[in-house]
Amino acid sequence: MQTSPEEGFFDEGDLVGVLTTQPIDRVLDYRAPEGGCMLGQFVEVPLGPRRVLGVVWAQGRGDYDLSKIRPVSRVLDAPPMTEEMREFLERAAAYTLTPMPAMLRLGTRAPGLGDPPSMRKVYRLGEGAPDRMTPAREKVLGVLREYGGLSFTLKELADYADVGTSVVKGLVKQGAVREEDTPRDAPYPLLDPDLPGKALTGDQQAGAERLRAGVRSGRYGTTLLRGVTGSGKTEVYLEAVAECLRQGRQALVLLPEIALSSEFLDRVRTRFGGLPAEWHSGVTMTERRRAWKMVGEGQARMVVGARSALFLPYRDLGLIVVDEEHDTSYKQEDGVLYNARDMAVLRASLAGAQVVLASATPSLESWANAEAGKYERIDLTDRFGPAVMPRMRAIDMRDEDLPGARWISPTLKRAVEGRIEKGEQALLFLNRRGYAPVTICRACGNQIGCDHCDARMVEHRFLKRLMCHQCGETKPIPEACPSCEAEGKLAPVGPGVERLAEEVAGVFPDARVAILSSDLYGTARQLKAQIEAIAQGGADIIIGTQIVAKGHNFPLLTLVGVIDADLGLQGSDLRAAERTFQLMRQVAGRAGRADQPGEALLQTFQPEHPVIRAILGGDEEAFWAAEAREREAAGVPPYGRMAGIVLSGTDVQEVFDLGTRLARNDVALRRIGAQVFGPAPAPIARIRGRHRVRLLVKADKGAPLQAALADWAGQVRLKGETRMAIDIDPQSFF
DNA sequence: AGCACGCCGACT
DNA sequence: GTCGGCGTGCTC
Repeated sequence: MQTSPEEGFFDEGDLVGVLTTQPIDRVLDYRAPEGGCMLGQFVEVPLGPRRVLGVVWAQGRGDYDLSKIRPVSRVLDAPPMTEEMREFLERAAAYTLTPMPAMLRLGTRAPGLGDPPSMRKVYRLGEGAPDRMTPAREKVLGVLREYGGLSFTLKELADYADVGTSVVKGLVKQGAVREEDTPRDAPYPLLDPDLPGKALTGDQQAGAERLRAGVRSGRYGTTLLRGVTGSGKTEVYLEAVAECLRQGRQALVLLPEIALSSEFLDRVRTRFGGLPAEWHSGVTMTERRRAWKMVGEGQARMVVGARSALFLPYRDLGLIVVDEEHDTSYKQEDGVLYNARDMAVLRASLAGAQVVLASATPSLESWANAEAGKYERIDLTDRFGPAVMPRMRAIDMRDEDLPGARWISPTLKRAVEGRIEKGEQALLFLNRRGYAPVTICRACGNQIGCDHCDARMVEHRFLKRLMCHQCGETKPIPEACPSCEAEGKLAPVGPGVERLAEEVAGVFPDARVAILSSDLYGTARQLKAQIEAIAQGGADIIIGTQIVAKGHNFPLLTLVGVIDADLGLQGSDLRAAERTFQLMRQVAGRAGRADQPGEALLQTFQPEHPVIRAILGGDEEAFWAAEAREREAAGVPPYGRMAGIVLSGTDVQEVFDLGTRLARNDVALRRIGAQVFGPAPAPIARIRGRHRVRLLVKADKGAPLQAALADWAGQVRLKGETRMAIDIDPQSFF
């Protein structure tokens, strides 16, 4: 048996180790097929009665009954997985304690992987002339003459010309239209990095040059790019993308909120003269297959996507931009638990790529890494043009005369009126969807909760239903209290955006009001259209949840009123302060982008709270430094390591007992000086009928946490439908 | 993940 | 007797 592992080629009959996407956490031995196979190649292998997808992962180990070893069924027609990608998946699996097959599934989420390149028919103008001209035929030929460079499928062409497909086929028969076979997956347009970009100011120019130099180095490095809204962060990092394209390497831009990427795509097209590949949940199967394939062939040079775009099969990744790097949606919370920001740094370090973490309000982790010198840091201070950060002021709600079930203070009301009179826009920000967060019975005090979760149902008057924001379950609003059966005693408590809209309609009867909430629009397209209409002056008052905080421009907006700045400060979550700070800063940053000076008013019952004072004072460095000191003293991330363990099952007692058993048998953890806390009910103790119990493990920064956790968790055998999820670096820790 | 094997309770 | 519940183990 001759193998040449140094070349990664296996001759027919050689033993190869194949990693499959089946949940068998082991590399299985197979025989290389006829014609041999390469390390990294995608293959189909027999497993029991089935054939499953796998990747040639290593040389065979030969420790399995040789007579049972079967040959690889076939080698798929796709470029082999690079060594960098394999290394990335292994390191990511080790870090997040994820079994390798689950990790591989993340990297093979492409429909029709390995299918032979399929062809499709496209239609162009032909040489011949039709025997007889008809209006329908004229329309088809007109479309082809006008858009001659494009290739239409049969249906597209017929639809465009507004005729039936038979008309096109008739023209084909006569040679007036030519039918051609082309590969189904067309390459992406070439992007031109040398088109003139937006003119950059001195600050931006210097930042862009530093990022370009990083990309030119061809080595790994991470830069925290800090800049307030409107400071030109995007323009600056697009220059890094441009340099990456010039180097002939691939660039990835990760975005948190895909609803907003259409605006981003427009900017990419303006800068590079073409659209990048897109990768997110809204992308169709066809487009997904095309993107995966083109990325793997190195033909897609720029990818814009959500966190899972990190697992595409890049040939030569030179740059990863993580925009809004502090955004919590980068943390995958179900299935494989990973933080895309951290995994981006890992992948870049293996690929010899640069990372740009862009944010107006960085996560404390990134801030601390920059402080420690692990990351470079670039600060953009000027906003574009004459606009400046808004003036920020607290409205002390203790001094405001406000009746119950009203949330717009007289001070805020006067401010809004002043803006409307001048033809400007005001935004009222309330981070609560629906009508009222709580429905309470005035007879017995019962709060209506979800039947499957330990969460209260939120009234959505728009939908005329109660909804659980945990599991999405809805039910009609009952007439009588489900607990004491008193009729007509159920009352909404607290405000949601829908209820705020009701109040606004009463307080400002003549104003045009728009609500922006993620649940009021069916599609991202509708939402985008609505945002666009508002931005152009289609409303005087905008009522919005946190989707307005995420980077859209409202040039006429000059006043932001934060209805409840205290929301989010309560609770014992250590990150609450950080999140509130980020959110308030982002929302305030919506005001005054054009040449109008902006103003932000924060309604609060605790204006002396350190976080509120930090927001008002605008001294971000002081805020980060204070937060850092507190975290350091508590020994929590980023100054210590943590892991959350969530046990779940249908039987509360069983789940709790398992938690207690784990907590008691903590030898493996004590060996590395780690402590275990709990079990305690998880933040939401019941979801979809499953009871959840949580343990927290805390260790010193340098401790080998994963290895200890694996030993520790490995001592219990899960039976039945009990589940255990280990979350390294959990988002919330208390 | 599937799928077979196998060991107990309830039925024609 | 044997049908079928789903706990356990195996797949190169």
